[in-house]
Amino acid sequence: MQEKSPRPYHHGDLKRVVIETAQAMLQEEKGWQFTLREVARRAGVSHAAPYKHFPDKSALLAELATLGFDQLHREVDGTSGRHARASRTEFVAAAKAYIQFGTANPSLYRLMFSADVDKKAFRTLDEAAAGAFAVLTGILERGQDSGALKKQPVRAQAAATWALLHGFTLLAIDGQLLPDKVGAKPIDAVLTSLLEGLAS
Amino acid sequence: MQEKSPRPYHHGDLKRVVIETAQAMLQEEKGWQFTLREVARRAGVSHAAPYKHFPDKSALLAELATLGFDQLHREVDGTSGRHARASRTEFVAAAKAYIQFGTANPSLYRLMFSADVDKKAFRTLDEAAAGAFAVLTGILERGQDSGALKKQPVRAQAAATWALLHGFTLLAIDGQLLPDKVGAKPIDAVLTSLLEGLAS
DNA sequence: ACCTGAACACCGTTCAAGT
DNA sequence: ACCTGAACACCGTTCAAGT
Repeated sequence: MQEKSPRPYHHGDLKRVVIETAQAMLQEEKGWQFTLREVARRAGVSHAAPYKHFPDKSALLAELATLGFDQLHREVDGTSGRHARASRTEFVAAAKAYIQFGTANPSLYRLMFSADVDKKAFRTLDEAAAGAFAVLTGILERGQDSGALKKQPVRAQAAATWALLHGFTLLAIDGQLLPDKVGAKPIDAVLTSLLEGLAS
Repeated sequence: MQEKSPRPYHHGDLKRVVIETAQAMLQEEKGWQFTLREVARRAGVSHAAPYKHFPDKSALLAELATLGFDQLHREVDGTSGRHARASRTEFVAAAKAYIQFGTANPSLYRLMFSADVDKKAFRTLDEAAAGAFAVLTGILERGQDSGALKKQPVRAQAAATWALLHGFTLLAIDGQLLPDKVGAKPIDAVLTSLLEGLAS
Protein backbone atom coordinates (compact mmCIF):
# COMPACT_ATOMS: atom_id res chain seq x y z
CA MET A 1 0.00 0.00 0.00
CA GLN A 2 1.37 3.28 -1.07
CA GLU A 3 1.33 6.35 1.14
CA LYS A 4 -0.87 9.13 -0.12
CA SER A 5 1.54 11.14 -2.21
CA PRO A 6 4.10 11.60 0.59
CA ARG A 7 5.71 14.74 -0.76
CA PRO A 8 4.22 15.98 -3.95
CA TYR A 9 6.25 18.58 -5.71
CA HIS A 10 3.38 21.01 -5.49
CA HIS A 11 2.22 21.30 -1.96
CA GLY A 12 -1.08 22.77 -2.96
CA ASP A 13 -1.98 24.33 0.34
CA LEU A 14 1.34 25.76 1.40
CA LYS A 15 0.13 29.19 2.41
CA ARG A 16 -2.16 27.82 5.07
CA VAL A 17 0.42 25.30 6.24
CA VAL A 18 3.00 28.07 6.60
CA ILE A 19 0.62 30.11 8.72
CA GLU A 20 -0.38 27.18 10.89
CA THR A 21 3.23 26.11 11.39
CA ALA A 22 4.17 29.65 12.32
CA GLN A 23 1.31 29.87 14.79
CA ALA A 24 2.41 26.63 16.39
CA MET A 25 5.93 27.99 16.74
CA LEU A 26 4.62 31.12 18.42
CA GLN A 27 3.00 28.98 21.08
CA GLU A 28 6.31 27.46 22.04
CA GLU A 29 8.77 28.64 24.60
CA LYS A 30 11.07 31.06 22.79
CA GLY A 31 8.43 31.43 20.10
CA TRP A 32 9.59 34.99 19.58
CA GLN A 33 12.72 33.70 17.87
CA PHE A 34 10.95 33.51 14.61
CA THR A 35 12.69 32.10 11.59
CA LEU A 36 11.27 31.81 8.13
CA ARG A 37 13.70 29.04 7.34
CA GLU A 38 12.59 27.06 10.36
CA VAL A 39 8.96 27.38 9.33
CA ALA A 40 9.82 26.04 5.90
CA ARG A 41 11.84 23.24 7.45
CA ARG A 42 8.94 22.15 9.63
CA ALA A 43 6.55 22.42 6.75
CA GLY A 44 8.84 20.06 4.83
CA VAL A 45 9.43 22.51 2.07
CA SER A 46 12.40 24.43 0.73
CA HIS A 47 13.26 27.69 2.44
CA ALA A 48 12.44 29.63 -0.70
CA ALA A 49 8.95 28.22 -1.10
CA PRO A 50 7.19 30.59 1.33
CA TYR A 51 8.25 33.49 -0.87
CA LYS A 52 5.70 32.40 -3.43
CA HIS A 53 2.97 33.15 -0.89
CA PHE A 54 4.40 36.05 1.10
CA PRO A 55 6.51 38.86 -0.33
CA ASP A 56 8.77 38.80 2.71
CA LYS A 57 8.98 37.93 6.38
CA SER A 58 7.27 41.13 7.47
CA ALA A 59 4.24 40.22 5.44
CA LEU A 60 3.91 36.86 7.16
CA LEU A 61 4.29 38.52 10.54
CA ALA A 62 1.62 41.04 9.59
CA GLU A 63 -0.71 38.23 8.64
CA LEU A 64 -0.08 36.45 11.95
CA ALA A 65 -0.63 39.68 13.85
CA THR A 66 -3.88 40.28 12.00
CA LEU A 67 -5.13 36.83 12.89
CA GLY A 68 -4.09 37.51 16.47
CA PHE A 69 -6.17 40.67 16.62
CA ASP A 70 -9.11 38.77 15.17
CA GLN A 71 -8.81 36.13 17.86
CA LEU A 72 -8.47 38.74 20.59
CA HIS A 73 -11.54 40.45 19.19
CA ARG A 74 -13.53 37.24 19.34
CA GLU A 75 -12.42 36.31 22.84
CA VAL A 76 -13.19 39.69 24.34
CA ASP A 77 -16.43 39.90 22.43
CA GLY A 78 -17.42 36.45 23.64
CA THR A 79 -17.56 37.60 27.24
CA SER A 80 -20.08 40.33 26.63
CA GLY A 81 -23.75 39.55 26.68
CA ARG A 82 -25.93 40.79 23.93
CA HIS A 83 -27.88 43.19 26.10
CA ALA A 84 -28.15 46.83 25.13
CA ARG A 85 -26.92 47.78 28.57
CA ALA A 86 -23.72 46.49 30.12
CA SER A 87 -22.95 45.96 33.78
CA ARG A 88 -19.67 46.46 35.56
CA THR A 89 -19.34 42.72 35.77
CA GLU A 90 -19.46 42.52 32.02
CA PHE A 91 -16.80 45.17 31.76
CA VAL A 92 -14.54 43.32 34.17
CA ALA A 93 -15.08 40.04 32.32
CA ALA A 94 -14.02 41.65 29.05
CA ALA A 95 -10.95 43.16 30.67
CA LYS A 96 -9.94 39.83 32.15
CA ALA A 97 -10.43 38.09 28.82
CA TYR A 98 -8.09 40.61 27.20
CA ILE A 99 -5.37 40.04 29.77
CA GLN A 100 -5.93 36.31 29.63
CA PHE A 101 -5.43 36.24 25.88
CA GLY A 102 -2.18 38.15 26.13
CA THR A 103 -0.65 36.17 28.95
CA ALA A 104 -1.70 32.88 27.38
CA ASN A 105 -0.13 33.82 24.03
CA PRO A 106 2.84 35.97 24.99
CA SER A 107 4.82 35.68 21.75
CA LEU A 108 1.79 36.31 19.60
CA TYR A 109 0.71 39.24 21.72
CA ARG A 110 4.16 40.77 21.50
CA LEU A 111 4.22 40.19 17.78
CA MET A 112 0.91 42.01 17.36
CA PHE A 113 2.58 45.15 18.65
CA SER A 114 6.04 44.50 17.31
CA ALA A 115 8.04 46.90 15.21
CA ASP A 116 8.92 44.05 12.85
CA VAL A 117 5.54 43.68 11.23
CA ASP A 118 4.98 45.34 7.93
CA LYS A 119 2.87 48.37 8.77
CA LYS A 120 2.64 49.90 5.34
CA ALA A 121 1.41 47.11 3.14
CA PHE A 122 -1.25 45.65 5.37
CA ARG A 123 -4.18 47.90 6.00
CA THR A 124 -5.80 44.70 7.19
CA LEU A 125 -3.74 44.81 10.33
CA ASP A 126 -5.01 48.24 11.24
CA GLU A 127 -8.54 47.15 10.59
CA ALA A 128 -8.16 44.11 12.82
CA ALA A 129 -6.70 46.23 15.61
CA ALA A 130 -9.49 48.75 15.22
CA GLY A 131 -11.98 45.91 15.43
CA ALA A 132 -10.62 44.77 18.76
CA PHE A 133 -10.59 48.35 19.96
CA ALA A 134 -14.20 48.78 18.91
CA VAL A 135 -15.27 46.00 21.27
CA LEU A 136 -14.01 48.00 24.22
CA THR A 137 -15.74 51.09 22.96
CA GLY A 138 -18.97 49.17 22.60
CA ILE A 139 -18.90 47.84 26.13
CA LEU A 140 -18.15 51.28 27.50
CA GLU A 141 -21.04 52.78 25.56
CA ARG A 142 -23.42 50.18 26.82
CA GLY A 143 -22.01 50.65 30.31
CA GLN A 144 -22.75 54.33 30.13
CA ASP A 145 -26.25 53.58 28.91
CA SER A 146 -26.91 51.34 31.86
CA GLY A 147 -25.63 53.96 34.25
CA ALA A 148 -22.83 51.72 35.47
CA LEU A 149 -20.18 54.02 34.02
CA LYS A 150 -19.71 57.72 34.12
CA LYS A 151 -20.80 59.62 31.05
CA GLN A 152 -17.59 60.73 29.43
CA PRO A 153 -16.22 60.84 25.91
CA VAL A 154 -16.22 57.16 25.09
CA ARG A 155 -13.16 57.16 22.91
CA ALA A 156 -11.06 58.69 25.64
CA GLN A 157 -12.38 56.17 28.14
CA ALA A 158 -11.63 53.41 25.68
CA ALA A 159 -8.10 54.69 25.15
CA ALA A 160 -7.44 54.77 28.87
CA THR A 161 -8.86 51.30 29.26
CA TRP A 162 -6.89 49.93 26.36
CA ALA A 163 -3.68 51.52 27.61
CA LEU A 164 -4.16 50.01 31.03
CA LEU A 165 -4.96 46.54 29.71
CA HIS A 166 -2.11 46.68 27.21
CA GLY A 167 0.40 47.81 29.80
CA PHE A 168 -0.76 45.34 32.38
CA THR A 169 -0.64 42.47 29.90
CA LEU A 170 2.88 43.28 28.79
CA LEU A 171 4.19 43.78 32.31
CA ALA A 172 2.62 40.47 33.26
CA ILE A 173 4.27 38.76 30.29
CA ASP A 174 7.60 40.24 31.35
CA GLY A 175 7.13 38.89 34.86
CA GLN A 176 7.28 42.38 36.24
CA LEU A 177 4.10 42.20 38.27
CA LEU A 178 5.15 39.50 40.65
CA PRO A 179 3.50 39.57 44.07
CA ASP A 180 6.67 40.47 45.95
CA LYS A 181 6.96 43.64 43.95
CA VAL A 182 3.43 44.68 43.64
CA GLY A 183 1.30 42.94 46.21
CA ALA A 184 -0.96 39.97 45.77
CA LYS A 185 -3.67 39.83 43.15
CA PRO A 186 -2.36 42.67 41.05
CA ILE A 187 -5.02 42.09 38.44
CA ASP A 188 -7.88 42.69 40.81
CA ALA A 189 -6.24 45.74 42.33
CA VAL A 190 -5.61 47.23 38.94
CA LEU A 191 -9.09 46.54 37.64
CA THR A 192 -10.57 48.01 40.79
CA SER A 193 -8.55 51.14 40.31
CA LEU A 194 -9.58 51.32 36.69
CA LEU A 195 -13.22 50.87 37.50
CA GLU A 196 -13.13 53.57 40.10
CA GLY A 197 -11.90 55.93 37.45
CA LEU A 198 -14.73 55.06 35.12
CA ALA A 199 -17.60 54.17 37.38
CA SER A 200 -20.33 56.62 38.13
CA MET B 1 52.17 67.71 13.32
CA GLN B 2 51.17 64.17 13.96
CA GLU B 3 47.62 63.13 14.78
CA LYS B 4 47.13 61.86 18.26
CA SER B 5 47.60 58.12 17.74
CA PRO B 6 44.84 57.78 15.13
CA ARG B 7 44.08 54.12 15.66
CA PRO B 8 46.09 52.54 18.37
CA TYR B 9 45.91 48.79 18.51
CA HIS B 10 44.53 48.94 22.01
CA HIS B 11 41.56 51.19 22.08
CA GLY B 12 41.75 51.61 25.81
CA ASP B 13 38.22 52.76 26.41
CA LEU B 14 36.33 50.48 24.09
CA LYS B 15 33.64 49.43 26.51
CA ARG B 16 32.39 52.95 26.94
CA VAL B 17 32.68 53.71 23.25
CA VAL B 18 30.64 50.62 22.42
CA ILE B 19 27.91 51.70 24.80
CA GLU B 20 27.85 55.25 23.53
CA THR B 21 27.82 54.16 19.90
CA ALA B 22 25.00 51.78 20.64
CA GLN B 23 23.03 54.50 22.40
CA ALA B 24 23.48 56.80 19.44
CA MET B 25 22.19 54.08 17.13
CA LEU B 26 19.14 53.61 19.30
CA GLN B 27 18.28 57.26 18.83
CA GLU B 28 18.14 56.85 15.06
CA GLU B 29 15.21 55.96 12.92
CA LYS B 30 15.15 52.17 12.76
CA GLY B 31 17.32 52.09 15.87
CA TRP B 32 15.67 48.84 16.83
CA GLN B 33 17.58 47.04 14.10
CA PHE B 34 20.48 46.54 16.37
CA THR B 35 23.63 44.95 15.09
CA LEU B 36 26.72 44.22 17.09
CA ARG B 37 28.80 44.25 13.94
CA GLU B 38 27.52 47.68 12.99
CA VAL B 39 28.41 49.02 16.42
CA ALA B 40 31.94 47.69 16.03
CA ARG B 41 32.12 49.14 12.54
CA ARG B 42 31.16 52.61 13.76
CA ALA B 43 33.51 52.35 16.67
CA GLY B 44 36.25 51.62 14.15
CA VAL B 45 37.11 48.30 15.65
CA SER B 46 36.91 44.69 14.55
CA HIS B 47 33.59 42.93 15.01
CA ALA B 48 35.12 40.56 17.52
CA ALA B 49 36.47 43.28 19.80
CA PRO B 50 33.25 43.95 21.75
CA TYR B 51 33.32 40.36 22.94
CA LYS B 52 36.21 41.24 25.21
CA HIS B 53 33.87 43.57 27.12
CA PHE B 54 30.50 41.87 26.83
CA PRO B 55 29.93 38.13 26.91
CA ASP B 56 27.33 38.40 24.15
CA LYS B 57 24.81 40.67 22.49
CA SER B 58 22.21 40.09 25.20
CA ALA B 59 24.60 41.40 27.79
CA LEU B 60 25.12 44.64 25.91
CA LEU B 61 21.39 45.03 25.47
CA ALA B 62 20.90 44.43 29.17
CA GLU B 63 23.44 47.13 29.95
CA LEU B 64 21.70 49.56 27.62
CA ALA B 65 18.34 48.71 29.15
CA THR B 66 19.74 49.26 32.63
CA LEU B 67 21.06 52.67 31.68
CA GLY B 68 17.67 53.42 30.16
CA PHE B 69 15.90 52.63 33.41
CA ASP B 70 18.36 54.82 35.27
CA GLN B 71 17.63 57.70 32.96
CA LEU B 72 13.88 57.17 33.22
CA HIS B 73 14.27 57.10 36.97
CA ARG B 74 16.11 60.43 36.96
CA GLU B 75 13.70 62.16 34.62
CA VAL B 76 10.61 61.12 36.49
CA ASP B 77 12.27 61.88 39.79
CA GLY B 78 13.32 65.30 38.54
CA THR B 79 9.74 66.43 38.21
CA SER B 80 8.85 65.77 41.81
CA GLY B 81 9.50 68.40 44.41
CA ARG B 82 11.21 67.42 47.59
CA HIS B 83 8.22 68.07 49.81
CA ALA B 84 6.95 65.38 52.09
CA ARG B 85 3.51 65.83 50.58
CA ALA B 86 2.75 65.62 46.91
CA SER B 87 -0.02 67.33 44.99
CA ARG B 88 -2.00 66.02 42.07
CA THR B 89 -0.06 68.38 39.86
CA GLU B 90 3.13 66.70 40.90
CA PHE B 91 1.66 63.32 40.12
CA VAL B 92 0.57 64.44 36.67
CA ALA B 93 3.98 65.96 35.99
CA ALA B 94 5.68 62.68 36.85
CA ALA B 95 3.30 60.76 34.63
CA LYS B 96 3.90 63.09 31.71
CA ALA B 97 7.65 62.84 32.18
CA TYR B 98 7.38 59.06 31.99
CA ILE B 99 5.42 59.15 28.75
CA GLN B 100 7.69 61.85 27.37
CA PHE B 101 10.77 59.72 27.99
CA GLY B 102 9.25 56.74 26.21
CA THR B 103 7.96 58.58 23.17
CA ALA B 104 11.21 60.54 22.82
CA ASN B 105 13.30 57.35 22.93
CA PRO B 106 11.11 54.74 21.32
CA SER B 107 13.77 52.19 20.47
CA LEU B 108 15.38 52.43 23.87
CA TYR B 109 12.05 52.19 25.63
CA ARG B 110 11.13 49.12 23.63
CA LEU B 111 14.50 47.59 24.34
CA MET B 112 14.04 48.08 28.08
CA PHE B 113 11.06 45.73 27.93
CA SER B 114 12.30 43.52 25.14
CA ALA B 115 12.53 39.77 25.28
CA ASP B 116 16.03 39.93 23.81
CA VAL B 117 17.81 41.30 26.85
CA ASP B 118 19.59 38.86 29.05
CA LYS B 119 17.31 38.50 32.04
CA LYS B 120 19.28 35.94 33.96
CA ALA B 121 22.74 37.35 34.21
CA PHE B 122 21.93 40.93 35.02
CA ARG B 123 20.35 41.46 38.37
CA THR B 124 21.29 45.08 37.79
CA LEU B 125 18.50 45.40 35.26
CA ASP B 126 15.91 44.32 37.77
CA GLU B 127 17.29 46.74 40.28
CA ALA B 128 17.18 49.61 37.84
CA ALA B 129 13.59 48.79 36.91
CA ALA B 130 12.66 48.55 40.56
CA GLY B 131 14.27 51.91 41.13
CA ALA B 132 12.11 53.56 38.50
CA PHE B 133 9.09 51.80 39.92
CA ALA B 134 9.95 53.07 43.39
CA VAL B 135 9.67 56.66 42.23
CA LEU B 136 6.04 56.13 41.36
CA THR B 137 5.44 54.47 44.68
CA GLY B 138 7.04 57.40 46.47
CA ILE B 139 4.89 59.98 44.75
CA LEU B 140 1.76 58.00 45.47
CA GLU B 141 2.70 57.70 49.13
CA ARG B 142 3.33 61.39 49.44
CA GLY B 143 0.11 62.03 47.51
CA GLN B 144 -1.79 59.96 50.03
CA ASP B 145 -0.11 61.83 52.87
CA SER B 146 -1.21 65.16 51.44
CA GLY B 147 -4.75 63.90 51.04
CA ALA B 148 -4.69 64.38 47.29
CA LEU B 149 -5.00 60.65 46.68
CA LYS B 150 -7.22 58.01 48.14
CA LYS B 151 -5.69 55.85 50.85
CA GLN B 152 -5.24 52.49 49.23
CA PRO B 153 -2.54 49.87 49.16
CA VAL B 154 0.24 51.85 47.51
CA ARG B 155 1.81 49.00 45.62
CA ALA B 156 -1.46 48.19 43.90
CA GLN B 157 -1.96 51.84 43.03
CA ALA B 158 1.58 51.97 41.71
CA ALA B 159 1.02 48.86 39.61
CA ALA B 160 -2.10 50.31 38.06
CA THR B 161 -0.33 53.58 37.38
CA TRP B 162 2.67 51.87 35.90
CA ALA B 163 0.53 49.65 33.71
CA LEU B 164 -1.37 52.62 32.39
CA LEU B 165 1.73 54.67 31.68
CA HIS B 166 3.50 51.71 30.12
CA GLY B 167 0.57 50.84 27.89
CA PHE B 168 -0.05 54.40 26.89
CA THR B 169 3.60 54.95 26.05
CA LEU B 170 3.81 51.87 23.88
CA LEU B 171 0.56 52.55 22.08
CA ALA B 172 1.77 56.07 21.42
CA ILE B 173 5.07 54.76 20.06
CA ASP B 174 3.14 52.42 17.79
CA GLY B 175 1.07 55.32 16.49
CA GLN B 176 -2.07 53.67 17.75
CA LEU B 177 -3.42 56.61 19.70
CA LEU B 178 -3.90 58.97 16.81
CA PRO B 179 -6.64 61.57 17.25
CA ASP B 180 -8.90 60.10 14.59
CA LYS B 181 -9.08 56.87 16.47
CA VAL B 182 -9.16 58.05 19.97
CA GLY B 183 -10.12 61.70 20.09
CA ALA B 184 -7.94 64.70 20.61
CA LYS B 185 -5.54 65.04 23.51
CA PRO B 186 -5.52 61.38 24.46
CA ILE B 187 -2.87 61.96 27.06
CA ASP B 188 -4.96 64.39 29.06
CA ALA B 189 -8.03 62.25 28.80
CA VAL B 190 -6.15 59.22 29.98
CA LEU B 191 -4.46 60.98 32.84
CA THR B 192 -7.76 62.44 33.93
CA SER B 193 -9.29 59.02 33.96
CA LEU B 194 -6.36 57.67 35.91
CA LEU B 195 -6.51 60.45 38.43
CA GLU B 196 -10.19 59.95 39.01
CA GLY B 197 -9.44 56.38 39.92
CA LEU B 198 -6.83 57.40 42.46
CA ALA B 199 -7.98 60.75 43.71
CA SER B 200 -9.79 61.10 46.97
C1' DA C 1 45.43 42.44 28.64
C1' DC C 2 43.31 43.74 24.48
C1' DC C 3 42.49 43.38 19.58
C1' DT C 4 42.43 41.14 14.67
C1' DG C 5 41.25 37.88 10.83
C1' DA C 6 39.56 33.90 9.37
C1' DA C 7 36.17 30.58 10.16
C1' DC C 8 31.52 28.39 11.37
C1' DA C 9 26.75 28.01 11.52
C1' DC C 10 23.09 30.46 10.87
C1' DC C 11 19.65 34.22 8.58
C1' DG C 12 16.60 36.74 4.79
C1' DT C 13 16.22 37.20 0.00
C1' DT C 14 16.84 36.36 -5.03
C1' DC C 15 16.83 33.75 -9.23
C1' DA C 16 17.68 30.53 -12.74
C1' DA C 17 16.21 26.06 -13.34
C1' DG C 18 13.24 22.15 -12.60
C1' DT C 19 8.12 19.82 -12.49
C1' DA D 1 1.65 28.10 -11.35
C1' DC D 2 4.44 26.37 -7.82
C1' DC D 3 8.71 24.60 -5.92
C1' DT D 4 14.03 23.66 -5.58
C1' DG D 5 19.08 24.52 -5.15
C1' DA D 6 22.65 27.37 -5.37
C1' DA D 7 24.11 31.87 -4.44
C1' DC D 8 24.68 36.54 -2.08
C1' DA D 9 25.08 39.57 1.59
C1' DC D 10 24.46 39.73 5.99
C1' DC D 11 24.41 38.10 11.30
C1' DG D 12 26.31 36.32 16.12
C1' DT D 13 29.98 33.84 18.02
C1' DT D 14 34.53 31.53 18.52
C1' DC D 15 39.45 31.13 18.44
C1' DA D 16 44.11 30.99 17.14
C1' DA D 17 47.25 34.44 16.29
C1' DG D 18 49.07 39.03 16.59
C1' DT D 19 50.65 43.55 19.52
